[in-house]
Amino acid sequence: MPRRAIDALSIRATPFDLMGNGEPVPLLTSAQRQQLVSVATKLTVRAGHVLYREDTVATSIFVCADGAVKSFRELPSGTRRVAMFLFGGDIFGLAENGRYVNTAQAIVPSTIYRLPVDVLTALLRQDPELDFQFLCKVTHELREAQRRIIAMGRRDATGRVAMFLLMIRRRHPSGRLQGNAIPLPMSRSDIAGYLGLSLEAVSRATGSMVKDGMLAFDGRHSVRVLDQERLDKLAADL
Amino acid sequence: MPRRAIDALSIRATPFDLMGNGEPVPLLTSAQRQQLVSVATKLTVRAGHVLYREDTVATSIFVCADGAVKSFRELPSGTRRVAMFLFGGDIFGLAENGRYVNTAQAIVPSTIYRLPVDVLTALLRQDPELDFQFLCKVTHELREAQRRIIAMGRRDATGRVAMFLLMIRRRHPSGRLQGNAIPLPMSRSDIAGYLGLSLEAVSRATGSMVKDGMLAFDGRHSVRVLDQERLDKLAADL
DNA sequence: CGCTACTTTGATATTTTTCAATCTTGGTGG
DNA sequence: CCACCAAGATTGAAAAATATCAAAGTAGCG
Repeated sequence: MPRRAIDALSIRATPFDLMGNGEPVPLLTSAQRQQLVSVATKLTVRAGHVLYREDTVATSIFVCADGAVKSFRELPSGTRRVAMFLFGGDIFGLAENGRYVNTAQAIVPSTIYRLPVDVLTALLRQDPELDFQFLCKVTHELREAQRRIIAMGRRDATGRVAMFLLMIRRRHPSGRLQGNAIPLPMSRSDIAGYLGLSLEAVSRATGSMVKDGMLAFDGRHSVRVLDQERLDKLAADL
Repeated sequence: MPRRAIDALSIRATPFDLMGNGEPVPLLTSAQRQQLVSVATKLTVRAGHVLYREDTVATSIFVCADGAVKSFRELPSGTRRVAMFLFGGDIFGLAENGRYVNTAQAIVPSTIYRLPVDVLTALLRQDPELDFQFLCKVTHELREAQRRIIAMGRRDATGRVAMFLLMIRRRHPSGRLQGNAIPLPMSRSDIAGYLGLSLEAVSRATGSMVKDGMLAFDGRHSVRVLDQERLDKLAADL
């Protein structure tokens, strides 16, 4: 069977009722994808490219086809909090009151589809099936966010990092992962901003997990899981 | 004009594009409400009633019409993490892989509508407008969850409590609030579970805010805001 | 009016943050 | 091709904050 291009416009999520393995699956039919592509602009951006800034008027909704994007907010104190990391099949740029809530920036070279928000909403209002797919996707994101909230409740850095790793891996199709390696395109500082920890705490946490034989790094942007069972237990609770 | 009954089935959220004040508004038309009511079961439950348990098969989706519900998860360590508090106009019970993710329990006497999930999804798939309203609501919840994630990143207890108070107030129609009092139907322990703090830390945080003249309690389940400006600043960042 | 559950308060211990310095890595230019 | 530079990452020591354990105080409810 032909492998789909990795930069195609697709949306992935775990449906409400799927009896599968719980892994996110592509939601759109090929007809729906074509419909979206026909009204979308395909962007090829380099690392560091800012797609939109917080509090600016929201004119587009974005779909990440390939690469990685961070959605973050600059706090008055100057610290950065990362709201989400986005990968292939993820939607971002959902506005509130007509403005973006966060800033979105590519962290590696990425392929992004930009959809005018008014065109998309018109499409959604007249195509219940497409609308339902979007509902599935947003619901999926909401559940992920709640999972993360639960995880953020814990105080221990290693536990938070463990759950972060599993969360990143869950967002990637298992078929595309190399063995048990988890890609970490973002910086330690981004991870810290995502987990609500200092970057030193993140470093110490990963360091101790490596020393314990749970993880091994292949450079700074890829981790191999050596002891899956222990990592799962650590992420589950403490 | 006739005031709508407080136990009517309604869904409230901030739309994508509204140029309003940012406060959530009822989304459904009266025809849509009637349609939902016709397939819903109205439940009148007492405090402590469990609506569903985590990991059980999800057959219904719920809408809170009046009262207050907590959605939580029991962790292996025995601690409870609160995923959400739900009030009038809120949806809950969105399943993943056909099962509930959390446990839902009423914290005060409440009026809840129960909708069979298969009937609702069928309705959504054939009615794009209704579907779009649900998309708005879930998107609203996602943004709230992200806001909370940002807030959970901070380490100081008073800041977390401040943002919790504002978050609770935001969920209530401003018209129904008595002056600047915020209702807190949940226990301190629930708040702690929501914020990822020990209940002692919550108690100390509220205590210090009272001593500073920022808040005043009318009993344990209602706070008045005495210094709005300072509370906002505390909640915004530190 | 008294019980029970919840809440507040107190003292110690654990953890992370912070501030600072050192070390790596990836990229650049000689 | 190698050395250097700069940004990011790691490691170290001290300080701040919350967690934890324990006890006393309140409030609501029968």
